[in-house]
Amino acid sequence: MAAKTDIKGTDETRAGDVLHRMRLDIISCALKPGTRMRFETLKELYAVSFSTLREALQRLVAEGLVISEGQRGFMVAPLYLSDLQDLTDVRVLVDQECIGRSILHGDDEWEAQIIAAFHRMDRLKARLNDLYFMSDEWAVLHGDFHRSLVSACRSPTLLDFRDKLFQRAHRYRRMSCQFRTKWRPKDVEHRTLMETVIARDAPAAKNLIERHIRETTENVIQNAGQFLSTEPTAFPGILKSIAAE
Amino acid sequence: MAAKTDIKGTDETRAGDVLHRMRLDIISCALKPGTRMRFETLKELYAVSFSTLREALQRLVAEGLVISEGQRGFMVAPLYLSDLQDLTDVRVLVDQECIGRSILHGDDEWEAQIIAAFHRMDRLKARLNDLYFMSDEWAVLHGDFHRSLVSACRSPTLLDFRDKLFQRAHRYRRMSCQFRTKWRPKDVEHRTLMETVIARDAPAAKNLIERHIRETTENVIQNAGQFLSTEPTAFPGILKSIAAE
DNA sequence: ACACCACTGATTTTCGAAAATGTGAGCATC
DNA sequence: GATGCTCACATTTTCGAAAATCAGTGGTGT
Repeated sequence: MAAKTDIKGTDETRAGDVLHRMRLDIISCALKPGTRMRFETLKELYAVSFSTLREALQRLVAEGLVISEGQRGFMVAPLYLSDLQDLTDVRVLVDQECIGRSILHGDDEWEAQIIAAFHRMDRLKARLNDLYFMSDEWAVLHGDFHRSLVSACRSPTLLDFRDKLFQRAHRYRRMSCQFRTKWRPKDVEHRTLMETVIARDAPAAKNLIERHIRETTENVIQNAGQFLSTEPTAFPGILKSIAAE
Repeated sequence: MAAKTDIKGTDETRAGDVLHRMRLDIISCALKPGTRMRFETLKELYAVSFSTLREALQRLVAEGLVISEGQRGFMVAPLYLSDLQDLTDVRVLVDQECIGRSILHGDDEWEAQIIAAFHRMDRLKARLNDLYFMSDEWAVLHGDFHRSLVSACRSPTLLDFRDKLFQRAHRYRRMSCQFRTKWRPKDVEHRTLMETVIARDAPAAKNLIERHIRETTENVIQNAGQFLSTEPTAFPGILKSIAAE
């Protein structure tokens, strides 16, 4: 039945709830990349027991948001330049494929969902103007819009993978906001993307999504590239250096 | 750091060990697809406690080998025809990409690993002749060979995803062995694949791997297609029908 | 001075009992 | 006869204490 990972994580169990909250904290960088996650701390932060925490953490490891080592516990996955580049390439591959298939299979309802998602995103942006991209609410609607584009691709496996990649990438975008100097206007890109997809022009849409993804990554690197770790990540080594700051 | 899922699962903790054993049991179909996994049963089967089991199960869910629903527990992921087809398409996409990149980046050591892996697989096949494909040992060496082909692709994210797909696909291959009527000789295909990859002929290699994957799937469908479920899988519904058999 | 070992405190991992939840049977009602 | 309700049982989920493991410290021998 393919990957039933349920990216929402809200499976009405307590661990699912903690997973959900923890994930938001990680992708919003409220839990800083590279920080050690001690159980005592987390326990009072989320008000649940060891086992429940452990369960949520395990699932986050599978999503690539947390890493764990042997008997040494967990830490928020650090942000690496090399990881961002890897992520970018894979996202281009996967999103292109998903968009191609969606254009092939999508029906009227699919188009309607895209237009609706764009409208919601566009209106919110107008309301929040200028610092809209810092808002968590906008992050959700932006994510929804991009997902609507690929939602008709008819591959649960690919879609599930795509969602995880998108989430991981979001942490880098979020981090770069803080150091932002300039930000290119993405609303035009989004509109063009929508129009091209609905016009069923697959090659053009694939080009657009590639440019969209790669340019965003370049922006991130320009804004925050110097703050990204450069990979010398032995697990115990980093713990001290991070705890120190 | 990317996806650090550690497909071996042996992170020297007890849960890691259980994960490892359980995964083998699922892949080898010792735990039958679609069966409900009750804690009492698993507890004495693997001789660990609730929490430890739970932890291993969560990780298996992330790998797509187990599915879980709300407060209803876990079950071995069923095998669906539609899932197999989805899996096949995605594997073609991902393996082609990985092979292309490996051919681009691979060095002498990479070639050596491929040749060594092929040799190990080939010799074992000769020793086991005729029913080699039922052997668990061969499954390992066959997996190692395919992985060696793509191992130089320089994308942890893609490789990790590929490994999970390969594993999920293995369950279908394993199941079809039991109902096997005929089996095409794959050793020639493997040799050609190896030679083409080492000759750095990317387009040809991509064609070969696609044919290899798709033909294997067709074989599986011919042998065992009628035994695959056809997707009407509400969670509580299937429980009774399976428990009954 | 340097390497090695044992010990201590901090932290993670595991356990099994207790709480929460789902499932199905039996009964009342329409 | 079918539908909805309540209760008892089976099963999962959560909890916090106990065991296992790791990291750092001090002492000993060379």
